[in-house]
Amino acid sequence: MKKVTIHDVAELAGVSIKTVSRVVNNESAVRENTKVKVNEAIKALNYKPNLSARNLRGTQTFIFGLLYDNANAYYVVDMQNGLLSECLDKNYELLIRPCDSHAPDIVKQVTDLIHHSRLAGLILTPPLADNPEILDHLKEIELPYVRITSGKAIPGKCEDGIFVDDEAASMHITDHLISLGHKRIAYITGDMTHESSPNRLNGHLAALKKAGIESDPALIINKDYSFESGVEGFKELLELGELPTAAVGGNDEVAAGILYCARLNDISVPGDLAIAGFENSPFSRQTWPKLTTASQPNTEIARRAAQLLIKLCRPDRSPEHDASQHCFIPELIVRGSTTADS
Amino acid sequence: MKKVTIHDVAELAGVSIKTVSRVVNNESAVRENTKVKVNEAIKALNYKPNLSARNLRGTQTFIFGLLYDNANAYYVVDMQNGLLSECLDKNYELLIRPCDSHAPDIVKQVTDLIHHSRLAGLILTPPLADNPEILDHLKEIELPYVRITSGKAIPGKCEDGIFVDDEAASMHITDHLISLGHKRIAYITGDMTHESSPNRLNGHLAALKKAGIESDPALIINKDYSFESGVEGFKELLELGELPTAAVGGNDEVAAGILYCARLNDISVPGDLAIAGFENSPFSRQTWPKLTTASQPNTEIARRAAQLLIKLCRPDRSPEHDASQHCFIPELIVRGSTTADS
DNA sequence: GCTTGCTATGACAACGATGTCAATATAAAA
DNA sequence: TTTTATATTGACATCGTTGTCATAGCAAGC
Repeated sequence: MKKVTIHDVAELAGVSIKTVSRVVNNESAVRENTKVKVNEAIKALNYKPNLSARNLRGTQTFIFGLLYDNANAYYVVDMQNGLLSECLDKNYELLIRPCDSHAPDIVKQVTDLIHHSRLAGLILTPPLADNPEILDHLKEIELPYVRITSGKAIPGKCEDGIFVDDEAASMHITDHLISLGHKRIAYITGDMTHESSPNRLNGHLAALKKAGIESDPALIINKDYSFESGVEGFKELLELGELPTAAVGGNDEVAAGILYCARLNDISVPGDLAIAGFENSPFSRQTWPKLTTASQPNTEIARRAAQLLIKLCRPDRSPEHDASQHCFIPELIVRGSTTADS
Repeated sequence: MKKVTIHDVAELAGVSIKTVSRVVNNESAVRENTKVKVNEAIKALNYKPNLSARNLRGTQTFIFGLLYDNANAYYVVDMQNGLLSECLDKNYELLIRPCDSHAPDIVKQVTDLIHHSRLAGLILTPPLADNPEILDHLKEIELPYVRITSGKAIPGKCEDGIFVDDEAASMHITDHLISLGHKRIAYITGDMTHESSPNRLNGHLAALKKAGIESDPALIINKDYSFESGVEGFKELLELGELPTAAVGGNDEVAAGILYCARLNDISVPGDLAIAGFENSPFSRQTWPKLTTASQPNTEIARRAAQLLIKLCRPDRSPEHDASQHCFIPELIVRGSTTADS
């Protein structure tokens, strides 16, 4: 079980270490013939390049950073898994870095991370993916990065990234409620400083408009994506007098808060009140009734992000991937919180 | 913003790079005087040793691996955070590695990870922390590791690790139910192949015994820590005829399953049935009613684990930490699923 | 004052890869 | 066939650190 180095591969293949290096890095100017020989040797020895040596010597490192907000525990693990599966495959290392997006020195934290860890590229998740200061800094130092964020891929617009079309998905949710006959539909938003919140709200409003339902401003409550804000938000709705027949939460936690508050007030769900969430968090299947929601394939999203970042880092060397933008539309999942028979 | 290397520090301090290296690594045989000079230079330049170079050259690397099962998403992030805070501080790198504990080739996966990533040490979480094959292998290759697992620290027993005393915590939960007057208390276990399950069950049984309540085998249902198993388990209880007045789930997901099934059958909670869980998962605060549970400080637990591992890896060089074993007792958290007034 | 035996320090090689640049093989052109 | 251009390949330095070993400094013992 000795360490296998590039020298061992070179010897077995009968070439120099530099040639092995070329094959490993998918550089041009290697005869097909020798490439095969080298690849056979690599396989035979189960050779994996030493990351430390690569990072030390190369102009580029093989380290990606993943930046995420501490609070987003639910989907972070899924994203980590997606990134890891791609990174392991392509011999990149993944450095995870939780941080507090509200910290006043957040930009400095990011700067230090990049500098000290010699990152090759960065993957940003919301809300950090939408922080203009961070983005400006990354552009300035020309560090490749991929944003995973809420929005639409805009063909021709020269910004790479992975987009989640919250607006479309949110529209589907409200469409669903409308199709069930609901007309007075409340909406409790997430943190409006996160891109996703206005997008989701807009999708809701668009669906109402499409159906010719006038939206009532009193039914739109601005909150912050937390369970507690769902509880509070619905309490405010209760004080309105006339209750809505349906309520949508900006995410599942808000929806769970609404559900909690409804139960507390003996309002039957979905009988007197239909409730929908967003994100398909694990617990959305564990409430009673289970929450109707929209599901995004976080692992797949992250895998794409990694592929894109690899492409950005080594345009010449990496195999071709599809586009430089990719857009996912979360899928409506209908459960018992909106229809009794689910 | 140029890279600061050991050479810069050496120059500023007026010593050789080797002496700087000695100071950085807390080696002996450096005059107090020079140590101060070097440390000042390090501070002045904000020097951080290059991890790649260290890992490449040294006999030891500065890479820790964290092994966890894919399924344990809830507390993994907390543990990651605790480990990271310690690792960043001590200039270690943390490699995360989700895996499937049921994979037939799990031992080979671990072997390959250690070998290819040149790990300095490994942190194991349940259920991998209790896999004898993995542990044997680690002992054989003499790789330092720390287990975070369910059990008691046994003074004098020469095994290092971080222990969570599930038995004691589980006893507290059942004590709590008994103090509320419950006598027929059902218990739906987690996966009995995980250390934590028998420990938690034993705590429950011990509490019953202490209170002089005979335990009814029909009220103990073997399940697997999932929401669905909670639903199924309670369904089985329903078929018994006479219902228990309280039910404990092996973890919060099982408890949520019980709660779900109770609602489905119009059983009021906590009126007709008190329910308790375990682990203080985020969603245990988001059900209705909120779940009584037991909370373990996962971030702190992980931080301890990292400290311990550092100590194991560099016995001569690291500063002294407390003990080589540490035991945490999860704390009872009483909520509405057991007492109406919470 | 001169060994002796330690402590403190530094010179240098080495870890395993990639970048640079020169050398060789091969194909194309004359 | 010879020359020229181009495609392949390899020798060697190098990244920033630590391990090895040699050397310098200094107190104690004769």
